[in-house]
Amino acid sequence: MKNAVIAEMFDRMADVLELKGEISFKVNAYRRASRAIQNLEEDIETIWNEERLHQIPGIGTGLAKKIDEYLRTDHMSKYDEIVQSVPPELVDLLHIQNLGPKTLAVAYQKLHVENLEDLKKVLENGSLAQLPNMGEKKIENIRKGIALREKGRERISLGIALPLVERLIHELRKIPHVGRIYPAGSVRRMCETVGDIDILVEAEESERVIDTFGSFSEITRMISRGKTKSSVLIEGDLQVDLRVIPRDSFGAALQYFTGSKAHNVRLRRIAKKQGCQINEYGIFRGEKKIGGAKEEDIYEALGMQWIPPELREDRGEIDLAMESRLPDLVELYDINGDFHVHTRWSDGSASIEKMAEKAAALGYHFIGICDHSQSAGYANGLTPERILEQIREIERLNTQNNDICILAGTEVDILADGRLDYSDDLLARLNIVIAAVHSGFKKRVTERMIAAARNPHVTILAHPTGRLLFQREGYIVDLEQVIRACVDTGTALEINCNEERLDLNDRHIRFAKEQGAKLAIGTDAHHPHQMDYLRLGLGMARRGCCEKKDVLNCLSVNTLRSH
DNA sequence: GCCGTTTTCGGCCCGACTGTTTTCAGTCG
Repeated sequence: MKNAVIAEMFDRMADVLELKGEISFKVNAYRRASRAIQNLEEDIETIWNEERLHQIPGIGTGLAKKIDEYLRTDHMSKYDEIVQSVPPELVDLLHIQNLGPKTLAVAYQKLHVENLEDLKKVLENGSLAQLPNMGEKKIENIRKGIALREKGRERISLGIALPLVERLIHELRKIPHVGRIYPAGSVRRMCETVGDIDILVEAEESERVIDTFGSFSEITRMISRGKTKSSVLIEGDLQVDLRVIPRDSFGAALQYFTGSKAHNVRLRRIAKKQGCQINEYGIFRGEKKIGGAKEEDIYEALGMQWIPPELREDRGEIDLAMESRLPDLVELYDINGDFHVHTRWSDGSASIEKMAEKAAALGYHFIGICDHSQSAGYANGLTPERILEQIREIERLNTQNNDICILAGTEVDILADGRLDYSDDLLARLNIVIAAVHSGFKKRVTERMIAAARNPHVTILAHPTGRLLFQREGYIVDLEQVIRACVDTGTALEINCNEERLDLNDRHIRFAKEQGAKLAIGTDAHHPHQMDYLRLGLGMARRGCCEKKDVLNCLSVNTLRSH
C-alpha cells in the first residue's frame, strides 16, 4: 500500500513550495491532495489500476499524472526536482513553532541557514536579529520553539488528553456567569492523538474567564493572552488554547474550532455557493446573520443534518448529511457492557467482584472477565486448572448477585505456531474467548489470526494490528484478509481502548464495518477506573461510522449468550 | 494545482494575536 508514501511526498512538496514563496493556493492544493490520499480507505494502487484517480477530490490532471508516474516507475520526477531544490534539512525547520516559511526563506537566502545547527548559530551571533521585522521577542520565540521541538513529543494520546481536558473544564465551571464549556478541535473529534487542546467557554464577560484561567496552577508558561483568547503550556508542554465566546455566536465558534480544517473548508465552499458566509461568529446571508448561537444553526442553514464531531474529517460525511443519510452513530447509553477486563487472577489489580461492581456502577448489564492464558507467564497467565477454578468462582458470584451478569472468558494467546493456548474443550466452557497475538509479531501473523478467527469458540480477535502509539508499528499482518475471515466466521474484531493501543483505529473500523464485520469494544482494564476508558473505544467506533447494530457491546445479555 | 448548472479563467476561508511597526507582516489555528 503506497498511500502513505505518496501522501508524504505531496506534503513534503507543499513544504518546499511554501518555503520557495509559491502562491498559497498551489501549496494548499498539494496539502489537500496529501490529506485526501491519507484518508483513502482503498489502496491507491487499486484506484489507479481502475483509472479512478480523478475521482479523488483534490486530484486533478497534474497530480494524477505525478501519481501515475510514481506507480509506474517508482519515481516522481517533479518530487525530485522540487525537493532537491533546497537543502533537505531546511524543510524540517518549518516545524519549529514561531518560525514560518517567510522568515525561514529569508534566513536561507540571506544567511545561508540550511539546518538546525546553522539556525542556532545565527540566533547566537545576532545576524538573524538584523533581518527586517526581527526584534528581540521574535528571536526569543524562535528560541522557545527550538527548545520545545528538541524536547520531542509533538502529540499525545487521546487517552492522556481527555482526562486533562475534563479536569480543566471542571475548574472553569466554577467561574460565575459561565455557560456552555466544550473542548473543540481534535479532542472533540476524538482523534486518536492530540497535538493541542482547545477549550471554548461561553461567557459575556471574557476577561474574568481569561484571568482565572491564567491563574491555574497547571500552567507552566503563558504563550499569549488577549481579550478573548489565551494560549498556555501546561504540564508536559501541552498547549492549551482557551477562547471565550458570547452566547449568540457560541455555536458558530464551536463549529469553527472543532474542525477538521478539511471539513470546514468544504463547508465554507458550500456556504459560498449558496450565497452564505460562515465564520466563527455565525452564518451570514449578505449582511444578515441567520444563525450562530447553536452549532446546529450552521448545518441547518446549509440544508444538511447536524454532523457528529467524530465524522468531521471530509471523508464523505458532508454529502451524506446533505442527503440526510448520516449513520445513526452508537451512543454511550447503547453500551450494555465491557468485554475485556483483567483481574488479580492474572495481572489485574482488583478482584472479580470489584470489577463487576464498577461495571454495575457504569450501568452495564454484563462484564467479560478475560484474564491471560497460561503461556503469558509475564502476566501471571492462568493454567487450565486455575481457569476452571475461576469459572466456578464466577458461577458462584453470579448466583449471589443479580445486578450484573459476569461472563467467564479468557484472553487466550495465539501461539507462535498458530495454536491457541487452551484446548478446544476448555474454550468451549467459556462464555467469551478473546484471541490475541502477544508474541511472534513477524511470524505468519495473518495466517495465525485467520486460524483463530476460524476456531468456533473464538468470539473476538483482540487488538488486531498490535500497534502501540508512538512506540510500535504493529504486526506484519494483512488486515483485510483477517477482516474478511472474521466476516465469514462471525468473529468480532476488538476495539481495544487502552490509551496506547486504540486498536483497531478509525479507518480500519470503518473498513471492517463496510465489509460487514462486527466490532467489540474492550477496555483491557487492569484496574476498575480504567473501565472509564470505554469512551475512547466508543469514540473510535463513532469515527468508524459504527451504529448500534455493528457493536456487540449493545446486545442484551440474552442475545449475547445466543450469539 | 484544483475546480466549475453563475465561471474553462479567475477564484481559492479568514480572524486573533504578536511584534515590529506607525499601518502591517508573519504565524497560527
